[in-house]
Amino acid sequence: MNRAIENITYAPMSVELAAYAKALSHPTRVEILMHLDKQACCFTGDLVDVFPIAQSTISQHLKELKNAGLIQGELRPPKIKYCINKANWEKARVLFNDFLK
Amino acid sequence: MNRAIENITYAPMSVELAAYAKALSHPTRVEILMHLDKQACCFTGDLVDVFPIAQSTISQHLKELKNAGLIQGELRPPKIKYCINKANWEKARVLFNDFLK
DNA sequence: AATATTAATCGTAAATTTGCGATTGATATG
DNA sequence: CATATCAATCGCAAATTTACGATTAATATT
Repeated sequence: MNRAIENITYAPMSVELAAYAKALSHPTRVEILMHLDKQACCFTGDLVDVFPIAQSTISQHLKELKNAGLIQGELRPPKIKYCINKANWEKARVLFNDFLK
Repeated sequence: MNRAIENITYAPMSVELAAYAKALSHPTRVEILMHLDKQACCFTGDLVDVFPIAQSTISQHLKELKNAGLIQGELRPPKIKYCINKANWEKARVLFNDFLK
């Protein structure tokens, strides 16, 4: 956003949908989610083996997915187990379904 | 993307889904699509009245939606009538539905 | 032919995204 | 207590996105 002039009030649903869409707007994140779904859950380290991407980059993608609410991390020291956030996943499903109906 | 090191081969479906998601990743574009759906079709000028955004900015958003294949423009000189691209809309619907199932 | 209307494009600026390596902090293990 | 492992965070650089005003191109209208 440039000169901070734009200042629209969007419908909450638009903002929510856009946020979920943004989380899904990178192929790596899409595939991370597919992997997570296939495996039920997984650790960051597993993903480093699956994707030829730096660990820090994967960590960043996970952070975005977590911020969007699509995944959640459970502490299993010294690892972290990531799973899909079922509730928000369902929320996203309904949002996209209604929107694209 | 920085040093152009990253070079993954993604599943085509991931790339496709990410591309549609990217098109939907901005609230303004979401609302443009909602407006378009409500009105069946509309002209760029109509949107300028609906959204408090510069004409050039709206034009850019329309361009992105068009590039993503979600809308199409029909020449009605001197105007351009934009409609939802039903075929790709359906494609996106199926993609998101399968993915979020 | 001159003017008005419409919408794309250009040029620019700021913010955000994407990626990496290096470092850090936290927890386990020897 | 020293060391190893794991994953987040920092710092940086390049690319992309988002926004604007100004200009341009194309078509209508007078």
